[in-house]
Amino acid sequence: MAGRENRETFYDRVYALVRRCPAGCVITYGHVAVALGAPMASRAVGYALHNLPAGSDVPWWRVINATGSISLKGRGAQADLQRQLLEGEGVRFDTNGRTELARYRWWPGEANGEG
DNA sequence: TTGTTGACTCCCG
DNA sequence: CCGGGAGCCAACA
Repeated sequence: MAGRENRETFYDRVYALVRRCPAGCVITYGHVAVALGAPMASRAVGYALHNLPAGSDVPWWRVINATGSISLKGRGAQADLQRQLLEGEGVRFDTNGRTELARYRWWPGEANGEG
């Protein structure tokens, strides 16, 4: 069975990783890219979430930029939605609209039984 | 096949 | 701390 169709696109990889992100935790585009083996593909990560279809079980709102802020600022209600969702998970935001990355930052290795 | 775009990130002033 | 510029990757037309 030569499955040449098994080649998953970068998108699926991002979704799969973000999906592993537990509630109350967040991850930056850069970390997602690194986890996928492309520390410099942070842009592609954002692009993947941009194409994220509706109805997906992917917690895209747990993905934020390296500054710990929401990049969707000015994109639409999505930014406000993400913040509400995160707050609903227990994530707190600073007066500047930033979160404590060192506190909520999540890593896929943690779910591997390394902690 | 090439060219453009994007929910990014780092460096400099 | 804030603003501007450059570089990387992947998907789409």
